[in-house]
Amino acid sequence: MKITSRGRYAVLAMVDIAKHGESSPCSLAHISIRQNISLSYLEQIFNDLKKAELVRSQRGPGGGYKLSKNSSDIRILEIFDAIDEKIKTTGCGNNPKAFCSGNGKKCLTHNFWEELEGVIGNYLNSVNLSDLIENNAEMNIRNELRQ
Amino acid sequence: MKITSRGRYAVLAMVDIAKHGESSPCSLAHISIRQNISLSYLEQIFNDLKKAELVRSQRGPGGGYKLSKNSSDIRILEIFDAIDEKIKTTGCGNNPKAFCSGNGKKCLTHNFWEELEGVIGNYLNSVNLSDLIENNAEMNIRNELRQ
DNA sequence: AAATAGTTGACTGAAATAGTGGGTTATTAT
DNA sequence: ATAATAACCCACTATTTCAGTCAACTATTT
Repeated sequence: MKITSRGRYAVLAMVDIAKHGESSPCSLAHISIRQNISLSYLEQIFNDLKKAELVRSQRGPGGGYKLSKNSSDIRILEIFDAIDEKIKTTGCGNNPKAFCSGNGKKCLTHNFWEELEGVIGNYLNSVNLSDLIENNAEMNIRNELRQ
Repeated sequence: MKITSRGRYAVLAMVDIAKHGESSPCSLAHISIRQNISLSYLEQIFNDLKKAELVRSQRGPGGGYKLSKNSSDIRILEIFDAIDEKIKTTGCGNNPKAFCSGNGKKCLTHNFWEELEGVIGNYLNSVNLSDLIENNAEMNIRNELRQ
C-alpha cells in the first residue's frame, strides 16, 4: 500500500499555498523550490486541481494559484479525488458486473477490503488543510521538546 | 493508494485455508482453482508465508499447507508483514537520516502521512482471519436479505 | 515590448508488478 | 520399487504505472 508521489505532492503543494496566506497568489515556481518538486510535474497536478475547482489561477507576472475556498473547507479526500488518487483496495474496483472472482460473485475478502477503503476514506475526509497546518505545528513543538 | 494483487491473494489464500478447516492440508493447486489465482504466483507467496511461520507445509500426495496457529490468532497485518506488503504513505519511508525534504527536516505533511499509516495499521491489526470469515458470512446474509 | 507564469500535449526512462516456465526434491500410496 | 503428487526453487519476461522531461503556446502585467 503506497501513496503515489503525485498524491503526496498535491497535498504538500496545497498546504504550501494554504500556509502562504491569502494576500498574493503562489507561483508554481516558488512551490517547486520550497517543496523541492519538479515544476513540470506540478503543472500537471495543478491542471487537475484547477479542474476540480480547488484552486483558482492568475496568469502573468505576480500571478499563481490561490485556494478557491477557506483552507478549513478543503478536505484531504477532495484533493485525492481531484487528482484521481484512488483508494482502491478491492481487486475488482467494485464493479458489480464483474466482481473479483470473475463469476459474478464477490470473493471471500471483498467485503473486508471495502471496509478498509471506508476506514481510509473516513480518515482522509476528517482532515482539512487547516487541521494539517495546526497539527503539524503542534507535533513539531512536541518533537522538539522531546530532544 | 492501492493494494497489490500479491497482498490481496495472500489474504484471500489464507482465508481459503482457514475456511477449509484443520483436518487435512490445503494444496496450492486447489486454492489456485477455487480462488482463481495463478499456481506459480501462489508458490512465491507461500514461500514468504512459510518463512514468516504463518503456515506449515506438508510435501507429497495429500500434502499442502496448514495454518501454523488458530485462525483467530492470525491478524491481517501479520500477513502483510510476511509478504512485505508495506504500508508506506510517507515519501521518505521514515528514514530519520534523509527525511522527505532532503534537508534533514520533515516535510509539511510528514506527520500527517505517518498518522494515516497508523490508522491503516491499527485497522489491519484489529482484524484476524476468523473475524474475516464470520464477518463475511454476516454481510453476505445482510446483502441477500436486502434484495 | 518584454518578462512572467499558467496551459497543453506528447514523449521517455526506470522501476515495480504480475505473472510464466522449467526443473528439482521430498513424500506417499500402490 | 515406482509412479504420482505437491512442495520447492530459480530465472526470465511482458506489461503497466510512475515520475519526470521537453517543447511550444497563450494570457497578463509592468
